[in-house]
Amino acid sequence: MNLKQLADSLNLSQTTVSRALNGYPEVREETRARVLAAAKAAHYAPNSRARRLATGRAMTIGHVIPLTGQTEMVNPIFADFLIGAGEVYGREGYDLLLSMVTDGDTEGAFRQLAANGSVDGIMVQAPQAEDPRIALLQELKMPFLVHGRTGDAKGYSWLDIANVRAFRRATDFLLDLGHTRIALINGQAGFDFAQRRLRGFEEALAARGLAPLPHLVANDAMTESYGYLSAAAMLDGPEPPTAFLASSVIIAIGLRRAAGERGLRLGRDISIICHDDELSYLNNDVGGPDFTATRSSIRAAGRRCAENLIALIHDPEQPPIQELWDVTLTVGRSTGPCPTI
Amino acid sequence: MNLKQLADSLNLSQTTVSRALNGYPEVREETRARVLAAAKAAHYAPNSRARRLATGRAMTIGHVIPLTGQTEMVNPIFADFLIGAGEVYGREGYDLLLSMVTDGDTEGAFRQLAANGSVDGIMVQAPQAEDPRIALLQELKMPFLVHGRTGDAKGYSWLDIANVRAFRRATDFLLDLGHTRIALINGQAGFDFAQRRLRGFEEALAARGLAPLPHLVANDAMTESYGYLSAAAMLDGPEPPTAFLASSVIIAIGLRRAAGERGLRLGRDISIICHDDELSYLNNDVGGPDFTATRSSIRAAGRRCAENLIALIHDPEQPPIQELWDVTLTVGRSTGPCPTI
DNA sequence: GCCTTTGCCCAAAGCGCTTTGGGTTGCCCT
DNA sequence: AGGGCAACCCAAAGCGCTTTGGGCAAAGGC
Repeated sequence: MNLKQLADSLNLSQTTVSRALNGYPEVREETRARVLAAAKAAHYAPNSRARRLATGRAMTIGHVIPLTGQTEMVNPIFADFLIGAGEVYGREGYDLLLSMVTDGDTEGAFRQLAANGSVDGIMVQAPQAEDPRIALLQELKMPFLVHGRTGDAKGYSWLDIANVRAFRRATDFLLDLGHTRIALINGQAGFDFAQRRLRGFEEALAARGLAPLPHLVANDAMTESYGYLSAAAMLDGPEPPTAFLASSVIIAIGLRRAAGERGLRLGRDISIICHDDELSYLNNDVGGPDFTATRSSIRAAGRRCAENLIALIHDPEQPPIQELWDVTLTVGRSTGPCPTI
Repeated sequence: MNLKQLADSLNLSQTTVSRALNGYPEVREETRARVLAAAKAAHYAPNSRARRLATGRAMTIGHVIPLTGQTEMVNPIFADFLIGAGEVYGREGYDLLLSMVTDGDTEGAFRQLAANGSVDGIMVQAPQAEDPRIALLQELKMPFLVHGRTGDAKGYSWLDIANVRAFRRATDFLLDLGHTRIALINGQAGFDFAQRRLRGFEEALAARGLAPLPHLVANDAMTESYGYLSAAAMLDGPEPPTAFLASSVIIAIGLRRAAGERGLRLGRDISIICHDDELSYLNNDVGGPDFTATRSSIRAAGRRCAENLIALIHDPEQPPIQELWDVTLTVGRSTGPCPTI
């Protein structure tokens, strides 16, 4: 069933039927009702390919996930963000086009999306400290929104959490408990968020005349085994930390495993504080929070990013939309005063 | 730059340029080379909306994720599967359309996708024991592939792991170690995979004249806190289990937390065996496997499912493609003989 | 009573591609 | 010389929708 057939069956023109379905005022309410009823009865839905060609809008937003080697962003964070964004897209009538890039040529993928007009906008996740994607998208005149930010963060739209503040606060919390040998188990060094978190960590230490201990700072993709291995190495090495700062709950789980194997009790023998993205399947808040954590829902961020990107698509001339979210610090059972030796 | 402009600039017809770009034989190789060079120089890419309208193919495959309340499938498993499938789609020139359904009306979403022709095929994940989606897709004459299976598993294409066999084997392994009070921390009862795993568990027990203990069987969405809470309740209750069988690594992590809090050492005081989907960020194989586990890569499954679905789209008349994957059992450090009391 | 406005509807022209159904050469064959 | 056949290329007809630019009544203004 297409528009022509529907129009014929109603003895109306395609124009009128199209207008009736799309809510234009030039059609009598009685006619509109008749059209809507017939469309429903016939299970008619306009062909999206034809509609998109005619309107020139793709009604689609692209997410590009790089899958290259070590940098692979295939972490749970991307999934929950996607869910949040997808909710909004669905509500607003947009499709979500997910594109995996295996050959490392993310820029090529962007060019392709722009050239063949298959998306109206692009969501950018996990920017590097210097990220070429932003300049490219500006050059392509493609609306985009960055989750995170990079460089001076001027001239484009983004949404980010206050990473520096969050990690300064978390570090302060540990310092207040008397810890001085604090380890930072961070994400990969190239990412902007990892650099900001390191800065927060450094600032808090500096304020008390301390500095990060090089052997207690680690950077890598945020997996459980990375958390486990770094903690194991640090705990078994000289000058072991009395507290850990972890960039994700996944890492913290690895830390907990290493601690457990060594008979160390969280919150007593060793302290852990982590950043919690409030992932759906890693709820940290059953019967009171387990890990002490700075928290910010990645899913909520996905929702908001989607809303902002759609606003940007509707009016590309508007000034950049920038949002900085503060995080909350929830005290759980994984932190306690520094044990006196 | 569109086809007409490109053709004009080359003093060729749109027909010839289109054929040159799409590899048809009616055009001289010299002409083809000239066209390709010009297209490249002009950064020309055919408009995908127009192409799709003209060819009648969407070159898109739909994944529909239900987000309704408890049944929400937002787990890490869906993400890794998506990655695997997306790799193949990209390679084969297909787009991945991801659709989140928040109002519970998955069937409506399917009807919509079919009616407006925005996808050529649909991937179905995590089927319920009786899943209406399959009959619906058959009725809609929409090519689809099920990851998992349901009912008698006849007449449609699917790819599944041998759940019954896997859990029978895992249970046997624990029985061989002398365990008899074994707990099963399963997924939600409605899912087909959960029912098959229960069956495998029951069969292994029955072969030794045993039966599942009702207070040692749990069903719920596979989160870490669910694992933690069920283990806590069972360990603190009467007749605590000496071994656990968990339907995912995430659950097993929750079990480990509960065990750790109670001072129980894995593989000595308590045994855990789980099913491991080989999630990228929960590598269970660093320095030898940690959890004893039945394993099967969900990402590889995603890849294979995508290949099979594309084959199905290319030839919808072919007989159903059905694949049953066996799993491997890897022995780790989380299992040991039943402690003699 | 005539002209303009308003309300409602239609025919037809795109959107940018693919594909059908020819045309036009030039070459070989009889 | 003329017919047949490749080899190349083109004009034009869709694909199914939206949207422009009217047209035709009935209603309102002088």
